[in-house]
This record gives sequence, structure tokens and C-alpha cells, in this order.
Amino acid sequence: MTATPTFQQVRRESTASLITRQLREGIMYGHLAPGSQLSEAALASSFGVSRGPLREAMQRLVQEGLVLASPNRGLFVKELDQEEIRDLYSARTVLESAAGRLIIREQGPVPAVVALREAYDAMQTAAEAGDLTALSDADFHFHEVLVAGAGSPRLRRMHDTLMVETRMCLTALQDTYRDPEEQVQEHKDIAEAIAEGDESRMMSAIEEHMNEALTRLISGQSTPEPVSHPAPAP
Amino acid sequence: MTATPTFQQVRRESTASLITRQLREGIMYGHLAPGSQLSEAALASSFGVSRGPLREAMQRLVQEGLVLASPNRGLFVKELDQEEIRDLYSARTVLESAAGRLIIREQGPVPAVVALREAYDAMQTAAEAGDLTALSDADFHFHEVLVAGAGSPRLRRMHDTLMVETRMCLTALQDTYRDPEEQVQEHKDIAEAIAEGDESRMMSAIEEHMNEALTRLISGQSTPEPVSHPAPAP
DNA sequence: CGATTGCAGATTGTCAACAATCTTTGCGAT
DNA sequence: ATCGCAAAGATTGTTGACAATCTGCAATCG
Repeated sequence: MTATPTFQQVRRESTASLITRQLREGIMYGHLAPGSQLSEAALASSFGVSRGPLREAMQRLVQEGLVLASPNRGLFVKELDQEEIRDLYSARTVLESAAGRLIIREQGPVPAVVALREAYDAMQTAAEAGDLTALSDADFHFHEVLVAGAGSPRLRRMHDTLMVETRMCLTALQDTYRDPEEQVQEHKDIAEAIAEGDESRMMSAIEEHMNEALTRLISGQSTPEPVSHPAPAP
Repeated sequence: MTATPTFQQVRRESTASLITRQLREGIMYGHLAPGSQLSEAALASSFGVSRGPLREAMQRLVQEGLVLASPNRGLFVKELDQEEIRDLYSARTVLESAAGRLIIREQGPVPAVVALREAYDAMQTAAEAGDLTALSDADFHFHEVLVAGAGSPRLRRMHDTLMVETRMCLTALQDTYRDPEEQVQEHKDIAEAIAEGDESRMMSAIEEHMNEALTRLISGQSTPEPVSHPAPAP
């Protein structure tokens, strides 16, 4: 008898969900520019589906806050101004330090710390190879692992949304160069503070890390309203 | 020249958004029972619209986590088991204590504390009048005010979702009676700790409050899988 | 000459019918 | 009696067409 290998279950996902993911990535990586209008007809035909499923996908993105709906006028990719970026990083600080605290207090740091060390090791490897894309991906992965380690589905869910916006930010505002070693070190600090169970050190490490990133982002782009596009009505 | 009087703006909201809100309330207050299947045709006709807009509304609720979509099988109201309720209160603790900290650190406590005192005064009034429904509403209002006071749109958004789930919980699991005065006092403690800028006292007050509520919820219902109602909405 | 109004063109909002899939029910064989 | 199988019924998924609304342009009037 043949042992059943792992099969991917058929049609596990709705069309709307599939389209949502693709659109989300398009927004994350700037293929759909912030402020730009999303034409239902054009997108539907480019996905090879009709407008029904596409509109369903759009509603998901609206609920997620990535897309703004202006009734009878259209759908627009959310723009992030300075104030919103500040809020984004503030919210990330809240969630990630809470995750760290939960790891220390509830989960017992051991399994999470193993994963976190793997994560910053991957960053180190990418940094040494000079691969900035891989470094950025590993950076994102670190933060995902951090929150995942807390074992809270709700925290994770909320954080995922914030990370999409973060990626969107970095894509739109072209993250300026920064010393890779320093970048890796900041993550090491966070992970090792958790390993030692030192809450206050962890929190200051995270706050510092976020402030560092935030400062670079908002200094790089001085305009309050980033890019001007045919904006939706207020 | 005639000064234009204030007009209410016309049709500012999409149909999907309108339906979403009504469905959300139906779920919150148990008119749509946890675990029950949501028939598109039945709901659409009861809203007086076709299945298109209704499906769009459903996708929003799916994204929000209130409704589970099983492809080709149907949509089901999310059930909360004990583990999820624990996670819900854990996430609320994270967000609300973070909100308190932001109030103390960033906002300056004064305006928020005024609102918080008004909120628990309303609870006091309801408690003295013996109006348990008003007390519960005022209780929810207090927590909303707390998070709103932090001035973070993202925190507020995330918290709103959690509060919908909280209400859903209380509705489904019939919150057992508890001494109203004690309930008011716990909120007073939180507000006054913020007024004094005492972070650690605030955090322990919130944690205590959440543990109190959580303990009552999961002790009241011992079954791991809570209620499974057979019928959809009347 | 400038502001306003009416008119295309395009886009979104809605619907009802059709196709695909799942669940249930009943029959027959082992 | 239980299991397997197949058809029927019901529900979800998708589509194309139609109606309502908005935007931009041009003609008109003061």
C-alpha cells in the first residue's frame, strides 16, 4: 500500500481570497501605486474573472484598510502620510513589545528564542553576502517570528496587517541605505533581551529599533502628502 | 446671498458597508448564532437586495474574522471556544494597557481622563439605577473611550474588532450576575491610575479587570465547544 | 470673457439567470 | 444490517447585461 504523501487540498481557497492576496502584494510592492484608482473592469479582465469576485476581493482590502472606497467614484489605494506612518510604527511597537512580553511571561522564551536566533542569523548571512533584498526579507521575517512566538492568533493577525503597510511604506518611500551590520545588531539585541527574560531591555530595544526606522522614513520624505495622484474626495 | 444651512450628505455609504454593519450587530447580539450557517439567498431577500451586495458584505466579515468561509459549502458565524476567548482577552489586555501607556506618555492624561471619568460616572449612574443593560453599555463605552484616548487610529481599529467579539461572547455565554459597584470600582481604578500617571498600577488594574472577566466567562461555561445553534436568524 | 449648465463617455452599483459543487436521500448488493 | 453508489435537491460561485452615478468637455448666456 502506498503511504499517502502530502497532497495539497483541492480548491482550498475561494477566488476572492486568491485575488485579494495578489492585489495585496501588488499594493505592498508598489505595483499598484498609493493614491491610484483601481479600475474594476481592467483588473477583472487582467485576472481573467468577472467583476463579481473582484469586487468581493476589494471589500476585503477595504476592511483591511489598504483600499479606500468612495461610493460611486471608485476604489483608491490607501496613501500613508507622515502621521499615519508614525501611527503605524507606534502600533507595531505596541504589538511587538507585547509579543515579547508574552513570550517571556507566558510561553517560556526557549522555543521562540531559537526561532528568533535563526531569524537574525539569516539576516547576518544576507548582510555578509551583501544581498540587501534578502536582508530586507529576513528583517521582515524576524518580526513575523517574534509575533508568531507569542502564540496569539489575534496579535498575529493584527500584526500581519501592519507589516503589509510597513512593506508598502518601504517600497513607496525607497528606504535609504543603512549599515547592514547595525541593522542586524538591533535585532540581536531584541532577541537576546528576550532570551534573558529582561523585559525592560527588550522594550527599549524595540522602541529604539522602531524609532530608528521611523526617523529614517519620515526624514527621507519631507512632504506631508507623499505623492499626488487623482485623490478621492474627502 | 443665502447662507447654506447644514445638509446631511447624501448616500455617503455603500450598500455593502450598510449590510456589513447590520450583520455585525446581528452576530454581536446573538441574533445570528455562533456556528450557524448564513444562507445568502435568505439574507439577501431579508435585506431586500440581491446576492451581489450581500456577498460583498460577507467578505468584509470574513476579513474581520467574524465569519468563516468554507468554499462551496457556505458561510458560518465564527464560534469562540475557551482558548479563543482567552486569546481575545489577552489581546484586549495588550491593546488597552498600551492605550493607557500612550495616554500617559504621549497624549498627556488630562483630556482622556476627563472622558474616562465621564464614562465611569455613567456606569455609576446605571449601577445605582439598577439598569444592567445600561451598565453593560457604559462598560463597553469606557473601554472604547480608553483606546480612543490614545489617539491611534490603528489601535482603535484593532480594538473595535476585539470589542465586537467580546460582546458576542457576553451575549452567547450569558454573563453571570456580578456586583455592579465592584464592576464600577475596577474601572475607576484604571482611570485614576492613568490620572496619576502610574503606569504599573494601571497595568495591574487592567490585567486584574481582564482576568476577572475572563474567569467568569470560562467558568460559567465548562464545555470546550460552546453553543451550537441549529437555526439561522428568525 | 468668464461662469454655468447641459451633454456624452466612462465607471460603478445592482440584478437575475446559469454553471459548478456539495449534501441528502434512496436503492441495491454484499 | 451495513456499506457503496447514484440521482435529486439545494446552495454556492460566476457571469454578462442593465441601471444609476460621476467626470470632463463644450456650448450657451450674462
